[in-house]
Amino acid sequence: MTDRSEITARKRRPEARPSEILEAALDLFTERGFNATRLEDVASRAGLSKAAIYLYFKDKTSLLVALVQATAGANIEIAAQMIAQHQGPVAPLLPRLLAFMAGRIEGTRMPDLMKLVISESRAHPGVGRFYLDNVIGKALPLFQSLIERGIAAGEFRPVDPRLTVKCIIGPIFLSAIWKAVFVPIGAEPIDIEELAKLHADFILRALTP
Amino acid sequence: MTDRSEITARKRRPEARPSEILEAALDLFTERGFNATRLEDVASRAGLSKAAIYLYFKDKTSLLVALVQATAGANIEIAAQMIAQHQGPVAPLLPRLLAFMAGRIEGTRMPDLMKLVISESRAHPGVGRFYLDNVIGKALPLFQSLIERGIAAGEFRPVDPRLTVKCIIGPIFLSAIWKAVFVPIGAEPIDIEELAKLHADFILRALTP
DNA sequence: ACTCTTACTGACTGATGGGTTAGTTATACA
DNA sequence: TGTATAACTAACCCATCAGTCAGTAAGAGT
Repeated sequence: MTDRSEITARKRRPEARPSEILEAALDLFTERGFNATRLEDVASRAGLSKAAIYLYFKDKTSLLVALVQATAGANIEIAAQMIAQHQGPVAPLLPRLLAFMAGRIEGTRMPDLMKLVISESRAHPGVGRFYLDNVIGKALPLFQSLIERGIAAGEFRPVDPRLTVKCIIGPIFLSAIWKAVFVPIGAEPIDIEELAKLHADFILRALTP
Repeated sequence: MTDRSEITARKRRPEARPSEILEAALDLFTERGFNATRLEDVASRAGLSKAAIYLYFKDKTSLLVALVQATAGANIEIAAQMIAQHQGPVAPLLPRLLAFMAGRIEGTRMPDLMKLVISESRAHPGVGRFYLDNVIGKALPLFQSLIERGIAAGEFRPVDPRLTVKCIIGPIFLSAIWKAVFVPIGAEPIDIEELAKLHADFILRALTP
């Protein structure tokens, strides 16, 4: 199954290595968990030797940190754009944001990454801190400002924006963990797009004055 | 800090051991994570030797399984009682159920346990399966039947009960993970009781015809 | 062709910790 | 008081890997 020597009888291409290593690492960390994954296996899946990994990453932990940085960064940017660029009433934006997040959960490896963060943030505080500062710490205020805008404009009734945000992302978050943790051991998958639609409807009904 | 010899210069009390071991294990698994916790440390915190643990548990994994069984079992029972015994309109029960769950998250070690399940279910499938079958698999249908009762009685508008359930527990679930994962690394705690109240209000507004 | 740099590897080590075993002590009962 | 048994421990074993290091070869420059 290992392609080593088959395709390109070991060439030197230092530019491509880091991303290849990260990809292999995410696959294996997801399949087997961080601790149970041998760096040797990451190496062979990425098509090089274990020692070579240490040319690109300081140690196993920094591999995990790099993984979180690479995967999580992009998603937030897009959501930030959507919110920043939006004009007019905020109500129609909520369903679109939830649909966007649902799409990310179905279509990217974000759920696996979230599971990794939850699992490893105790043993590797850098991982948790990065996620807290750069993903959660960005996403929550973004949503919060949106709610506040809506309240200020009279579109929404006055509610605690902080708590409301948690009500909004809770079900999406649940779906992500569900997908990464319980579906692989036999749970019935959630139709996340549909859930996002229903939930957006709930939220709008709950927020109208 | 280890009390060993101080209090009861090693007595033999086989009935008390299993629960003491489990308590020590939950403390340490929570503090350091499952993998980083040495059985030696669990033993000394429980006031006995590592070898003694093997008199009561087959191996490290079965310690984890027993932990999940012992901690998770009780909570579901109470919720089941609440739902089964309730008469009349279901709407007033929802806020009470959410408040109950919020209380459990604030007042028990359920969040730590959930984190453990999420983290270890890949490496130890028995853990995930037990939780899926005995906690999730019991709680979801319970809530679902409640929603269905409400719809049948005309209290609620017709919605997909399956998805609605996920909308209801999503924020509570988020709070639990937040408490177990992000608060320890510096995140601001969520006022879960307050969140439960707000969310119950949201749900009832969203469900009324 | 002949270097020199650097990407890369095979083979090693050192520590760690799960699990075991041979033996020791508490205590119930005679 | 003696003794059988169950509770318990100290000391050990050994598989496992993260991380290292001395050496090999790709390929750019000359």
